[in-house]
Amino acid sequence: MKVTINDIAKLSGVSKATVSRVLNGSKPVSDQVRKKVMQAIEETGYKPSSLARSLTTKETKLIGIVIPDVSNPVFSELVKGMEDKSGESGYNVLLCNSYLSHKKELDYLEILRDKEVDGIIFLTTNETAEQTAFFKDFGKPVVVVDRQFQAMDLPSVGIDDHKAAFTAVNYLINLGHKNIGMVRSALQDRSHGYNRYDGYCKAMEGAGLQVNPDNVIEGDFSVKSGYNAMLKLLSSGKPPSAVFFANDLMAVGGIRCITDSGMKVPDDISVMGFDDIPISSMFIPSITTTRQPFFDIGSKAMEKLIDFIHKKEIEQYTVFETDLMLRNSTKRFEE
Amino acid sequence: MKVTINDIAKLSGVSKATVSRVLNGSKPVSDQVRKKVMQAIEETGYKPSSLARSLTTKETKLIGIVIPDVSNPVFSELVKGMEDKSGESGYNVLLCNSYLSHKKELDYLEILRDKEVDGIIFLTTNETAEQTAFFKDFGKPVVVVDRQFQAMDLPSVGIDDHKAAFTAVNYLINLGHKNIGMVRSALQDRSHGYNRYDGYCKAMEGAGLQVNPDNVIEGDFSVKSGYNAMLKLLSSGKPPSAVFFANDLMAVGGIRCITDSGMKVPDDISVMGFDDIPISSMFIPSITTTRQPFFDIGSKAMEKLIDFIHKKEIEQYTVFETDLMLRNSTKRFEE
DNA sequence: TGACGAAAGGAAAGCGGTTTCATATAATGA
DNA sequence: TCATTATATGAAACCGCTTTCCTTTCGTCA
Repeated sequence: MKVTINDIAKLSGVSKATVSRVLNGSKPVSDQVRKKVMQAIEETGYKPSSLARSLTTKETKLIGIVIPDVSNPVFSELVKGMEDKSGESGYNVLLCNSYLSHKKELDYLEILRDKEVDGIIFLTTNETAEQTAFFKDFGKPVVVVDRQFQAMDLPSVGIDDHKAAFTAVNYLINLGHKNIGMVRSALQDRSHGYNRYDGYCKAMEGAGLQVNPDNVIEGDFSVKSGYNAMLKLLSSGKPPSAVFFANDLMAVGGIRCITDSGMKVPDDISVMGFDDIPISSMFIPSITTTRQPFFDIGSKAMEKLIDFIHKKEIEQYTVFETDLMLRNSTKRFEE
Repeated sequence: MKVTINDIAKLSGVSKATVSRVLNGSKPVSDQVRKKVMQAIEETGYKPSSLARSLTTKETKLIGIVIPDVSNPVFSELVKGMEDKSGESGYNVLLCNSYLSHKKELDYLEILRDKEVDGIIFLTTNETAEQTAFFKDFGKPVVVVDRQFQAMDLPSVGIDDHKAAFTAVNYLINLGHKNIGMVRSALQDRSHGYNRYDGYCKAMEGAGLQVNPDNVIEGDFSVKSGYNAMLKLLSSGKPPSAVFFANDLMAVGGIRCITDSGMKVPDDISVMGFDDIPISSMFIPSITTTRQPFFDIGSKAMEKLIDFIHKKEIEQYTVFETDLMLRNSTKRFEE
């Protein structure tokens, strides 16, 4: 049978209260008694039940993570950073894949509340009223990654999408490209999709170049949608000499499409991605892209959440720097 | 303040026992009373504490997963399959990245025990005595993925590595290749590394071909090690015309190496991978490989574990079929 | 020397549920 | 009609800890 605190108490001839004190150091205990208790624990291999403990202390040392999909390299790296940090601090991670379904997201949030997690890291693209309502009465720390909540001021961790996209597109402009296309995402509220697109527009404007609406196509962040978007661009009246994709997966699709069409990257068309997922550096050609420090972002989000739980002062918004990774999918424009 | 069962009991003028019965249907309750209770629950938004419940029922609806690294596409897909299935059955998943460190693995196992998970899915490459000792006195269901335990008969889910490798190499042989190299892993006990290598040898033997020890190189499943292994193969006295890599990541490294050396895949050298991770079909050239149904494997492992927890009869060893994915990194050998 | 504060430990009351056991009422059968 | 059984509910014990509230025993200081 499982050994409980009562067994230890009896075995060492003291009260449960004393055993508890030895365990947690919550009050002084004489060396003599401590030794007896420790010995009983040793002998029996007693492990306190964290369940019972949580019931009184009101903390479970559990953190809920809601993300779209672990199998996406972006998210798996984020999760890894989170899990890494939580482990250090004695927390465990409850993983929930929402697949971007609002229903699933909400269901999971309820489950996490039910499991009495000490805090939640939330990652979605699209804020809803139900989510806000949930967080408002959740009452425990929440950190948002990769976006900011509008209806509610939640601490967040992310990058400056606007600036990063601006820098990336500027690089293409400096390479001499004038007709630059973009494959962006649908423009929902303040998602990174929007900001990356805006950065692109601003860079173009800044250089006195015109954004040709025909050369801005919408994708959904998948390889396939990148392929299809590129197909449209190629059949455009004035195909671009360089294309800025809102993420690397779409860039991969784009490169395949260009290759399938008998052209070469970067000789005929330059391609630029965003994210720097592992595949980007391995691809042939390796893909020029903007690196997001996903592991660090995940790790920082967890750190903030845990500090928050411990009622430490935390920075409300943390913005990480991105790096332009110059590789072989882009080159100088020559006519 | 948080609403408890006591509040509901008072509010609806019945005992906690009755409220509990309404909640769980564990004993009949009159419609009249049920209605009152339900109404009180509705009004207050009462949610029972799963913590308190677990304390008496001895089940937490938590499953522990120990895997090497979520950010590896192989494992993230497995985890996704697991999480998907557990969600369906009302279980939640505690994720632990061991990074193949035996210390971390064991630490996590202890933590999972401490968290009183209802079962564990365990995934490692290297069985240790401590692990066996742990599982022996853990007393709750455990399912092993991608390998079998030797010291202990644990239910497992995986593929037939030997057969899959045999088939793959046979395909190369049928393409006319005679000098076929392999990049395998270190040969620890019964790991898939060993079985894949053995399948390779058997296929060669079966065709009356000789395994040239110079053309068998050891890697560690990373892209980089694949690159380096290929480098060695190229400098071998008699470089192979086709190389079988024990996983896709190494195959990617191999292709890069060949390309960097000014040769082409598959024109100069055929490359074959193993796993079929997403990158393999996207790569240029797309990589011929053996597809493991990772999602299904993960899902099945979870299903078995949950059935096991529910004391249903389960199949001890589940072996999934693999598929040879013929793509563009291999071609007929021509002299 | 008397008083007071600190140290050490125990008893018991939770924490928020489930479950056993007992009881009252209604239904059934001989 | 009375014994028997099923049905519906409540009281209380229990799950395994933490924590509050006492009590006792010293050590210290005036």
